Amino acid sequence: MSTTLLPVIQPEAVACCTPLTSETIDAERADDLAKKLKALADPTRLRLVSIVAASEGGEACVCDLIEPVGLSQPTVSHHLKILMEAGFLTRSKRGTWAYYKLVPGALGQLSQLLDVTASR
Amino acid sequence: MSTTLLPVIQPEAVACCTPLTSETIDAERADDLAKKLKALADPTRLRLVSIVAASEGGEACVCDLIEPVGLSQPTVSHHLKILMEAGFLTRSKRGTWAYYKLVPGALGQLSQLLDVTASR
DNA sequence: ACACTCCATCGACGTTTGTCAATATTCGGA
DNA sequence: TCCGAATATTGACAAACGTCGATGGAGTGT
Repeated sequence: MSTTLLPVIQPEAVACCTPLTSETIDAERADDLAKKLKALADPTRLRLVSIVAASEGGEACVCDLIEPVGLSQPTVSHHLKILMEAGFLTRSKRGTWAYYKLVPGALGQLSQLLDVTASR
Repeated sequence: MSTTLLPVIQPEAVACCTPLTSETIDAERADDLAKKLKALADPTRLRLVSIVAASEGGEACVCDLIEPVGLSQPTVSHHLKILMEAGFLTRSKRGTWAYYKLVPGALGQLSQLLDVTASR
């Protein structure tokens, strides 16, 4: 398999903080990062994020998510709550329905933290 | 700041593939991604990766990692094994010492998968 | 050969996690 | 006002996880 060239955008605005490995990450930041990664580190939750992102208007209600992931309604609600608390999704209720939507920069910010680490 | 081009070595294992949310991620890919994220989703393991990356020559032996993370030697070895099995670290033994090093593109690849997701 | 150091594995433990059924809550319609 | 539908919460349980102490194996130096 060949090699390709990939454009790398220099982070003029480096997410928020300092590069991840210029110095050793401190325990507090490690804890924070781990929490977010943990929220994403589940196949069901990854699929939920993916489905929501790919949905009409970028949002989906719980009832639309149950069948695709093949789990019970309480379990789906549970996963959505975890994703919300980690800052990846937002919920807006309209009538009896709860619509979940991606938080715009959330995944990108997480991605940048890893990327900076990866660059060394 | 300008943009540069970074050579990316295509791993013989596919793993690169299609954007994460152009279509709904399938269960198999979600499982794979989740495994890697799970390996990183622990504060101790994040610190280990960070310390190894920031170490002299990009590598560190177990004895140098124990004190910084403040855990027992077996626990540190356990975490390092998990990071190895997930493809983030490699081990090379020299004498009695075991030196761990970052796998060059591993974090970047993971980062890209999230980034693609983030772009929508 | 011996002792010592570095590291991995094993066995055990308390905690966290993912899942479900049952129940509660909230809202819209008849 | 009562009923049904969409979600959230609770309680329970098995599986996975993070940690440790004890032990084992492999190198090094004496």
